[in-house]
Amino acid sequence: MIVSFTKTVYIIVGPTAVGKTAFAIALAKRLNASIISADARQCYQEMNIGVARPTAQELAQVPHHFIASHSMHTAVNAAVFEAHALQLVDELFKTSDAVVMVGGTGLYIKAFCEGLDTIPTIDPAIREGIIQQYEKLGLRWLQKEVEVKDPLYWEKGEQQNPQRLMRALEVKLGTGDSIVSFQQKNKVVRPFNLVKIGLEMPRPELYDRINERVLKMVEMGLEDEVKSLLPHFQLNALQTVGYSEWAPYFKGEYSKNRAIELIQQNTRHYAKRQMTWFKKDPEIKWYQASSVKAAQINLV
RNA sequence: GGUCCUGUGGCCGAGUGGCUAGGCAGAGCUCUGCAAAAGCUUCUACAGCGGUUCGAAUCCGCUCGGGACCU
Repeated sequence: MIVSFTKTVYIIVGPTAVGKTAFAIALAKRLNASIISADARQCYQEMNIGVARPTAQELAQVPHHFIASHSMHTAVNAAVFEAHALQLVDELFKTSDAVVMVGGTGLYIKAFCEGLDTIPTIDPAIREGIIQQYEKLGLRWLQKEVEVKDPLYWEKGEQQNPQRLMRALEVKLGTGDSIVSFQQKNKVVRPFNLVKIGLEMPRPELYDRINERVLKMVEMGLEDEVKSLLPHFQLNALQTVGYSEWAPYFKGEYSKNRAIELIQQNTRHYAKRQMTWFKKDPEIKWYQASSVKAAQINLV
């Protein structure tokens, strides 16, 4: 890319368990930079083991942001992240020319790099109402609602995807306009450089690492962490691989081994989706995670 | 030695003569306010050989594998 600003955000992406954390810390040290995590789960202070948050020793090596920074009772989403990260970057650039961003949440990174279209804030009560009705009346009802109330979205949108349908409906009900009319998809140009670095690894190796990491999480006491969060299981933050799999085990519906297997499997699925997402981005420069060192890579 | 049951894709599992089972895993994909979320698409079968039949995963015979029981 053409370097046209004096300030640069280096963004490290890749599937879960590929080794992003260590790489980002090494790079941040080299650049004398701080790290902004771009992870939709590690930002919750109540969640630790199951989201593979960096260790205390790791966090102590470089200033970190957006890690354990929010309560899981807060609504965090891509727009919140975008605003928060932009503000952080602004602040950090006062004392450094570089910032390192690292994380696996593709949508958050996209929002940060390209911006989100402005859509008016929707009264949470509207979403609540939609969710309640959806749970009571089902997908057919939701589809009919969207088809009738927002035919524009219905034509183009994913008709089988409840989340998208509910989002379309809440925007329509909240603003009177179709969500489609807000989605201009204009890419914002940020006043700093964006350098995207992808870490990859042969899939069998990655899957082995995932399986091992899950076992390690269990050894570290994941079960107790989850148990302590059980009263809050209805929260979105806890609809997460590594957490939701425990509920049926606690109810005696399957064994602990089964729960562990499912966590491993779902983490593999997650990694696969991340790879699909990041592969599409032509701006990412890819490196083999097992052989690359942060000290070696060419930063321009 | 004899009698009976049984053998479907990596796994589970339906199908008793003609029409796609399905689920899981695996793979591919979608993606602007829940994204570690949600959704979509999809490959590998009918143990083997022979027979009956216009047509067999489905009926018959033999072989091989698994199981149960009898002496």
